[in-house]
Amino acid sequence: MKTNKDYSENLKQSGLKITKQRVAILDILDKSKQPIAAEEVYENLKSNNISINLSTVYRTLELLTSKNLVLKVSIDGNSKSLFETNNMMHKHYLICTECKKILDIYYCPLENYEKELEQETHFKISGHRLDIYGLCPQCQKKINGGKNNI
Amino acid sequence: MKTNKDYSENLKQSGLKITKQRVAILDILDKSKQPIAAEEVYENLKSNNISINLSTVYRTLELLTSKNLVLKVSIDGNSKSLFETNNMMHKHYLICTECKKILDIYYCPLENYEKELEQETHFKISGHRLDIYGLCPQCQKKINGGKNNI
DNA sequence: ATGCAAATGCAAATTATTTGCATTTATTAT
DNA sequence: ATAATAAATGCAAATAATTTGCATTTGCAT
Ligand SMILES: [Mn+2]
Ligand SMILES: [Mn+2]
Ligand SMILES: [Zn+2]
Ligand SMILES: [Zn+2]
Repeated sequence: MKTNKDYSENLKQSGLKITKQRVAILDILDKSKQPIAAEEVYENLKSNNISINLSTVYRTLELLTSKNLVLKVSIDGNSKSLFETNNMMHKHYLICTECKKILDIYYCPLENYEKELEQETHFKISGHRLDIYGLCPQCQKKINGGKNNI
Repeated sequence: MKTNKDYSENLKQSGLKITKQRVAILDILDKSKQPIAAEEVYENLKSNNISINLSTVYRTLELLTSKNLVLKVSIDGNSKSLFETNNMMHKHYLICTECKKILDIYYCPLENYEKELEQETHFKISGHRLDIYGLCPQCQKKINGGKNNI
């Protein structure tokens, strides 16, 4: 039912061998709606009866990140690095401080600002990281039982 | 020549005991132009012949962070947490990818954007983190020996 | 000065991640 | 298809940063 063709293609284009572990990892990441930790990838694979070693997961994620097939994300307050498929789009994260849900935001309000900053500071700016924190609608409701606003 | 009065006052106001270790740590952080790692604080103290244990440094930095006297900063690509005096101002960091120098930026280009985002996403936004990466003027020179621009 | 909670030192534990090395596997050439 | 070989994997052990338990010391209120 499933074609892992895409993953194999990506691997091949990066000059990497196609192994069931790598394809499986790319598959897990692609299925996940959120960036996930190495250990989650590992547990996920085990649940799917795919035998793999945790160090292989780490090595593979690191490798795929170096080939830009995967993005490594570190979120404040989370001691583990998270990983997600790299869809090659510049983005920011909107993170619910309560349920830790992470939303992707593809609009960037900083393009002009970066130019201004280059002129002011004489830095040659190469990129930025923007994480926005807040409460998602669901967690807002849960917290103030539906009524008591500020 | 130096009065550690200020630090003692801060500690007292936070309901913490005034110990020579705490005062010394606050002193080191205040003298540093950059956020520094726990171990750097520790080494710095040793150089100043102040006897302290590394776990005390960690415990103290964590405690001072919880009391908002200190800010804990984690920069992408740096495995250690960094700490700096909290001057109670909202800010962003401009980081040189070459020499790792960190500059504080006190202007925030995101205030209006946050409001827009609240309306679009129905999140209740509480804050954000913005790190900007680039090459500082000095590192630009070092890298393209003074001449060969793009 | 005394008492006691809080702070410190020290060693051991923990967590996330990495590494060395023997074995297996994917790919290339026959 | 087979063999050769470089790369990938598994496993156990190592590492790095940080944390914790517990005995001892210290700051501060009385
Ligand atoms: Mn952006
Ligand atoms: Mn801001
Ligand atoms: Zn939420
Ligand atoms: Zn620099």
